[in-house]
This record gives sequence, C-alpha cells and structure tokens, in this order.
Amino acid sequence: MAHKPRSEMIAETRAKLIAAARAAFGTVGYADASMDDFTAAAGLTRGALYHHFGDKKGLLQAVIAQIDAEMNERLRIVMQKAPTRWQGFIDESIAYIEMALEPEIQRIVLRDGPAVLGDPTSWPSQNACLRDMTENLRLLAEEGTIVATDPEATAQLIIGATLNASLWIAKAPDPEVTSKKAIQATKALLEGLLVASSSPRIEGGSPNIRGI
Amino acid sequence: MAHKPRSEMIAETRAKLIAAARAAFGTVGYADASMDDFTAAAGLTRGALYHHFGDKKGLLQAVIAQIDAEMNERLRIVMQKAPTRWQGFIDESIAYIEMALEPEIQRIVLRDGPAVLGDPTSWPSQNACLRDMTENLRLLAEEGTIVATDPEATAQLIIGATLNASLWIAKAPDPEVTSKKAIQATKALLEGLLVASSSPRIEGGSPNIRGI
DNA sequence: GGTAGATGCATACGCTGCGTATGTCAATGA
DNA sequence: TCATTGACATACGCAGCGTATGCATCTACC
Repeated sequence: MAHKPRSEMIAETRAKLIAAARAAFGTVGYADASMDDFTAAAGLTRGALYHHFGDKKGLLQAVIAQIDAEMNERLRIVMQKAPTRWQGFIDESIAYIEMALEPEIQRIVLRDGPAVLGDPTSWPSQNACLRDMTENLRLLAEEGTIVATDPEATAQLIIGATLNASLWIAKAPDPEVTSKKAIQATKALLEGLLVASSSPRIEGGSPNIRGI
Repeated sequence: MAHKPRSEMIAETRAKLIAAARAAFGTVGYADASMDDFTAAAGLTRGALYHHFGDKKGLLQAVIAQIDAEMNERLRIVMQKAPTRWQGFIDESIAYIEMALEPEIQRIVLRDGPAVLGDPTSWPSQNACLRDMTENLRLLAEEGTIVATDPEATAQLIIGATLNASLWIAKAPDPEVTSKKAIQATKALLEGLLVASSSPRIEGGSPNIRGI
C-alpha cells in the first residue's frame, strides 16, 4: 500500500501520544505516569514526545485541551436543548457537576492540571466555558430574571461551587444520594439569584432534565 | 550549658523540618522542592525527615495540618466577633476568600495538597472547617433565617465558591478591584439563601467588617 | 528523477532526586 | 555503669527526566 502523506502520519503520532498519556494520567496520575511507559504503550519513545510537545507539561496541556474541548461541546449541547435561558443555566450547572464526576476529568483537569500548570482560569479552554456562563448571567440580569451582580464574579463562584460539589460526590460513600443532595442544594443556591417578584422560589425547585 | 531534655530536641527537629518544608513548598511548590535542599536548609538531612514523617507526602501532610490549624483558628475568631449568626456566616465566607489569597495557602493547601494527597474533604483538618459551616447552616435553617436545604451540601457549595473566587482574585491583574467584585457577588449569592419574608435583600448588601 | 536539506523519531548518556539499608552516637533506665 | 532504645547521618541503588546525537524518510528544487 502507498504511504500516507507525512502530515497525516504526524497527526496520528500526536494523537497516539495524547491518547496514551490521557489514559496514564487518568489512572495513575500525572506524577506517577512514566513517560517511558506510556510512550512505549503507544508504540513510540520519549523522543517523539519531546519532539512534539517539548516536555511532560506540554503533553499534559495537550491532553487537557482535548478533554476541555469535549466538555465544552457537551455543555453547549445541554444549553442548546434548554427551553429557556434560565433553564439552560440550571441545566448547565448540573451537567457540569455530572461531568466532573468522571474520574478522568477529575484527576487530569481538576487535580493534576492546576497543580502542574498553575491557575486554570488562565487556560484558554477553561476561559471559553467561563465566558459562556458570564455572558449568560449578564443576559439573565439584563432581562430581569436574576438580580444584578458582576456576572464574571458570579460565574466564578458558581463554577467553584459545582466543581467542589463534584469532588464531594465522588468521594462520598453513596454517590447516588449525595448527588441528589448536591443538585438540590445547587438549585436552591442558584434560585436565590432570581429576583423575588418575577420568579418566586418554586416548591420542589426547577424540573430536572435528567431525572437525577 | 546543660542539654535540653530529649523530647524538646525532637519537637524542635520536627518543627524545623516542617518550617523548612513549608517555606520550600510555598515557594517552588511540592514537586520542585528537593528534600536534600530544604532539610539542609534546616541543618538536617533526609535521614531525619524519613525518621519523623515516613516520606515526602507525610511531611506535606504535617505542613498542611499546621497551616490548616492556623486557618481554623483565624476563622474561629472571625465567627466569634460577629454580632449575629448570619453575620458570622457572611464574615466567615469573606475571611475564607481573603485567606485563600495568601500564596502559601494557595500553593500548598489548595493546589499541591489535593494533587498529592487526594481529596481534601477526607483530610481531618479540612473536615473541621466544613463541620463548623455545616452546623452553622443547619442552625440558620432551623431558626428560619435561611431556606431549608441540606446543610452539608450547601456548605460544600459555598466553600467551593469562595475557594474558586480566591484563585480568581489571585490571578487577576487588579486584585483590589476583583476582590471587591468577588465579595459583592458572594454576598449576593449567600443572601439568596435568606427566606424572603424574614430578611429581604438589602440594598447595598450586608455591612463589610473589613471595609474591602 | 536525483540530490540536498529538513524533519520526524529513536538511541544513548548524564544528572537529579527519592527511598532504603545500615551505621553511629547520645540519652534513658535499671 | 552498662545495656538498650531511638534520633539522626551516611551510603547505595534505582527510576525517571531532559538533552545531545544519530538515522531514516519525506519534501523541494533544479
């Protein structure tokens, strides 16, 4: 068979390295993942890694970028499906909690990432998610659904809250029950932002799209 | 001069190791802190470290325990000074944001700690802080000040929110302005928990004990 | 289409840093 | 005073990272 074009081979190598690293980082963690081991698992050596990503950190960045892109896409879909802006906002927060329950995301993006690469708010991908929520909050305040606060600050608070909720659920002995509690509490907290006149706190909270 | 009693020498050695490690972890971070270097800085060797703390992780645990004890003490004082339970709750959250701005706390407790030792909610010291806030929320709900939600879940959300706010402030180009925004938004979010009848949202929010 | 240059990736080497095994000396207690 | 415990240092081995170098293959230009 004829050889594939070089650019395609390169992309494949990069993808293999990212996939192997993602698996290793997600299971044993960044610090305990041996570059020799997981490059070998991909049928390569550290030479390829250093060539493409500079160092171990560079590879972690690439892995996180990939995962983050997937997360953003999933959140985008959730938002798109929601009937109202407010409902989309609630759904997005809950979806974020659910995603952060996945061990790979927890380990790589939420734990090792910040420790190795520094503050996540300066990552390009993370900024996309934040920007979306900020804009959403701004519009919600503008249309009078929620009280007027600094939208970016509120977005930071909400992201932090949901993130921590995920970690809490993940380590809880009964994740099912804990998850319900967390989601209920999250709704209560978010509904506190509603202006009292337009949308009083509803008994039982807003409906849950996933029945969790 | 006569030698100090042995137990005193031992405590001193432990204290010196913890102090040296704390300085190293707080500046260059856990991963880049060489045990040879900071034990030497304390006038000791790795032998002492392994004898007292087992390994590098054990020393990190000890450092975190020390910092956490200091944090809890500071929070306790803030709570004690507050005129009402609700005000104490607000003040505590703000104090938490302020503390998490300190580089040493951020680096050691908030970033490296979780990455190296795993979920913070399973740390004994962290649990103390959480337990206090949970109890506080339970009482606030009981006395009818805030809406009824699962107090533990809500505490987790609030801690996560404030924690993330700190990280956000720390990396912001203008921490002063950002800090004000974050604190305002935090108050708005927390005041959303108040039951509408007893304590309507007050123009300007609750007073700020530190004038930030 | 043949040759020169560039580039993807492997191999080889040195260095740093952790953990353990062993040694030594001082303090305690009978 | 002597035996024993325990605090701490020293010595060694090993894993893992980063770099320098080498090789083979693809592209570019004439």
